[in-house]
Amino acid sequence: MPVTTPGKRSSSRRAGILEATLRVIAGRGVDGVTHRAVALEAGVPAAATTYYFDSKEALVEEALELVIDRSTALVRRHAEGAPPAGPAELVDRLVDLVELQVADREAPLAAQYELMLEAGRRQRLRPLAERWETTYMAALTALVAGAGLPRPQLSAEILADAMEGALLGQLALPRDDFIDGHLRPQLDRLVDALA
Amino acid sequence: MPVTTPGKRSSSRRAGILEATLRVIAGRGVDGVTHRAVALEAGVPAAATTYYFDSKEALVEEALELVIDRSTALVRRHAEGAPPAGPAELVDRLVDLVELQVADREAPLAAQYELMLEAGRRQRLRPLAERWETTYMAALTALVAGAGLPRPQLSAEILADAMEGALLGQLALPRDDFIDGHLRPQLDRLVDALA
DNA sequence: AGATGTACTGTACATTTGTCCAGCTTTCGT
DNA sequence: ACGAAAGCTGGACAAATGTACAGTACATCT
Repeated sequence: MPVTTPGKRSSSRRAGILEATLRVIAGRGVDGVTHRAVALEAGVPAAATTYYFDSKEALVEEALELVIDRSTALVRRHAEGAPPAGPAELVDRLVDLVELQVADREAPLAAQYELMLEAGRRQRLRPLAERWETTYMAALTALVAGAGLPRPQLSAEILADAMEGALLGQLALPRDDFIDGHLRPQLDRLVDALA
Repeated sequence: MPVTTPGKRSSSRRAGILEATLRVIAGRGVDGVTHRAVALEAGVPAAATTYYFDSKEALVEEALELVIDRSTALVRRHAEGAPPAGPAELVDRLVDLVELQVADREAPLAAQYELMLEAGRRQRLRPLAERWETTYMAALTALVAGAGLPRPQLSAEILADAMEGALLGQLALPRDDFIDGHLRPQLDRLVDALA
């Protein structure tokens, strides 16, 4: 047997633990992740988390990879469908996307955000985070480009940047009803002002 | 003596501990704050932190208040000076402001950001965070308004929102040279596209 | 059926953390 | 000079946490 990895097999147990990790992160933040808390949330024995993952850091790292894969896949799917028929529908599509991610029980948007911040903090996870940022923004830019630009001198990159910025700003200081109460109006005003 | 507060007097020791807390937060995040780590950073005996602050939560809470007061005062000062002479100088002024906050040894921008996120997470600190957001955005909007709008149909609020969003987006995934390498170009492109 | 190896888990243990308190030092009134 | 009160600190302690390991259950093969 190679010495590199202990060779833990993939199993549904393992997947369940990873998803429990995301739920814990969403509820109590990244620092709320402990082996015992995750095990309790996943409904597995306490030692199971240390069995399937070499360390707590490895657990968080895999959770980040999982979130990256899922969220980029989701955005890509939205970008590849029928393009939005104009700026107004673009906002609708974006809000739909955000709502989907917020409601996702397995990788809620709050957990994504926490993990992204954590990735920015840890040297080791930086490359992952930057890859995510690149892919995510590319997909988002494609979605924006598909909608057509409200003004020709505007590039899709700029608009996508502005929209992502609005979303991040809302996520940074989370409020109840941040989507319909704050995010959507802000995006509407932005697009209106540019039309 | 009233029973409400233990009545710890203000002292330079106390202030030093608070500032050490901000430095720890900037370097290791809010969850890196421990009594011992803060005491070491401040160069005071281990028990000093528990002496001057009732609990770790109280320490973080006061650090947040300190950051709020300082950063709003700083932005206000910038907004009240000579208004920027047009959109291009507006970007310069904003970048100056960010650079000042990043370089601030007593309340680095990273610490501000961490604290704001923490405030959003803890029910108890929410009001503080919302007050901060309101005051901060008002000052920023005033600064933007003073510069004059690149297009009349644009409101200062929208532009300020967009700029703050760009900043938050860059802070979320910190990189080396994020100011001149990413933030300034993004702001320039935004203003250009609107001109 | 028995042996054997893999998958898994209960538990112990060292470390770190927040908190408390008994006592030391300094200050200040007399 | 002396005593008392306030300011301060070393050290102790319980709780929580990451990790390692010895043992158990279970499957697979002969």
